[in-house]
Amino acid sequence: MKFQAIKGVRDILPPESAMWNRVEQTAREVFASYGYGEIRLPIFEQTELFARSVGLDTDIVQKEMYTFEDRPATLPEPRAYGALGDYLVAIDRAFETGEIPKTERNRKAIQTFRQKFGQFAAESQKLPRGFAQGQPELKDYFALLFEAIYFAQDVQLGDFVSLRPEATASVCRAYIEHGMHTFPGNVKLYYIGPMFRRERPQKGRYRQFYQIGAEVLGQSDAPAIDAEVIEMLMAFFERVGLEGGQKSEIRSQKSEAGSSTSDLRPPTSGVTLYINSIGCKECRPKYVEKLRAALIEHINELKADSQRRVETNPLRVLDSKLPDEQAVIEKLPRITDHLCEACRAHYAEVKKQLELRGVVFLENWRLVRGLDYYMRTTFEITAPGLGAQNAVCGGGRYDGLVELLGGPPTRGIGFAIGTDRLILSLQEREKEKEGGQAEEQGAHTGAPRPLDVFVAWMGAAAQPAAVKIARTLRGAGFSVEVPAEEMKFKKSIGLADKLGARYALIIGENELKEGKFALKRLSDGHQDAFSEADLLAHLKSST
RNA sequence: GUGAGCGUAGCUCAGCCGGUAGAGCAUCGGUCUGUGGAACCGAGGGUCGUGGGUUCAAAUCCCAUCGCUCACCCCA
Repeated sequence: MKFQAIKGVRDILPPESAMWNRVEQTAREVFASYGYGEIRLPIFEQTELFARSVGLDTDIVQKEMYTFEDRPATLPEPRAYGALGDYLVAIDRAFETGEIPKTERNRKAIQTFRQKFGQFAAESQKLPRGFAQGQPELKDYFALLFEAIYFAQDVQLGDFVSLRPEATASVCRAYIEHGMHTFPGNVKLYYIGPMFRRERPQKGRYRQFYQIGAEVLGQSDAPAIDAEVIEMLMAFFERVGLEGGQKSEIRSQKSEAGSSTSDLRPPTSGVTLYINSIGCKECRPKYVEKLRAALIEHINELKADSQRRVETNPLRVLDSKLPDEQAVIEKLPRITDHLCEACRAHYAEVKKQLELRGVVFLENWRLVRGLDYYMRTTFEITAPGLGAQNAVCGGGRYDGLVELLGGPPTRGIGFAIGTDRLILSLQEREKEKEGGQAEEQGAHTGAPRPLDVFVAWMGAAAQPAAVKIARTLRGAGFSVEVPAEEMKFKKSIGLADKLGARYALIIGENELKEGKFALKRLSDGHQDAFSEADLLAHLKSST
């Protein structure tokens, strides 16, 4: 096996891809019913865009993005040492024409490159014919060559671009670029597509993964917007077959656990919605300091990872799953008790609006978002059957992000659904339901595509008739398979069955003679003869 | 980046304390030249992930390496 897919990426084959289409189609329909339009975004952007929105010092930007230099196509490879002279000429010219950035750094690098290369060229003239190992001149000769190469590589040939790790930044960029703040009302957009992260893959976490997301951008931060976004999200999960937990189920858990969320058990089936408010620029920093102080008090009860996070990102300690730390975490101050008046009111109204909409939710004070741009409302949805990565959707409010990216003051809220995980959860659920026997066949036979009619023709004379009727049937909207080569009749019917066709249309000498088609229903073997017109009518009525 | 587990046919796997590679499913052909799912018979398909070592002999033992998987870190 010579070629294989790159680590962390995968193919999605026919029986499964149908499920993907169904899920994505459901999203389109549900989102459209809430007034969202689709935005199709580029798959890569300037690295700077993600760096700014997500934060320069985050892991995401530091090591988890696919980033590369977008150098002009006309430049030769700098690695061809033999052609270093040609390369110098090419770079010189590209710098002059502005094809590569006219930065001070580049000017210097090129200048030094030229100088070192000149020395190298002069030195190489002095070399005796025929190299000999160990000649002292060779050392200097190579040293100059390597210096030249070093400075050649120091030239920044183009902008840095990155495969998108998420789409919110792109949406905001597009919002600004197209002046969408002048659009009437709130701008409601959804997107569907792949994202990229350069991490070790694990269950439900791939290097190319898929998201379905939506964003609302505009002047208003009304709690009803947050609530409607979440309502839509839950409507989507319900339509797709992973309805939220039952109200009674959640209530009983709530009373068991009191106001604490650490003991919460997700409902036995379907998805669970968790919400929280993480405050704003005013109240969150104050809370973080309180939290840090509390953590320092208990520093000895924490493990190494959490101890480190006390410094780097105290909020993350709340995410810890280590059993030993749970008792400490329980006693920590909770952000919902430390919100400023505006945030408290906002959060209360969001909850009220959710109840108004019949959305079942659990409050989780430990639900924090890793990125600075989030504020106030945050939410997350988990699903069963996923392993360690059990969140299928995350989202929150990010007022200020658009402004940070150079746009007008703008409020925003959005979410992203992890399609890979959603599908995984749906598959788990299916397995449970069917006991895992039904799909075995599909997995082996490859792609059972929905096939209405298999045209079993025999004899060269029947082939044209087969082609013709297939075209007619396809035109009428049926899916039709016609063997490209003549087959033994028995094989033909057998293949029709294996492909999962609903009907076999039989065309042989007899049928040609009578000008009719024999239509055989594969499910029970029932067979009838039809003229072309009757055939169409019959097929249409029986679908 | 860190840790653990696993690499044998297209898929799922067996192969004991070393003796020269197997099953089921799938595929293809036949029994069966105008009627499928079944049955029976047969065929193709494997440098046992790769490289090295030990040995008369390695899928099996040892080392290295690559790959996959799960988890940690991180989480968009």
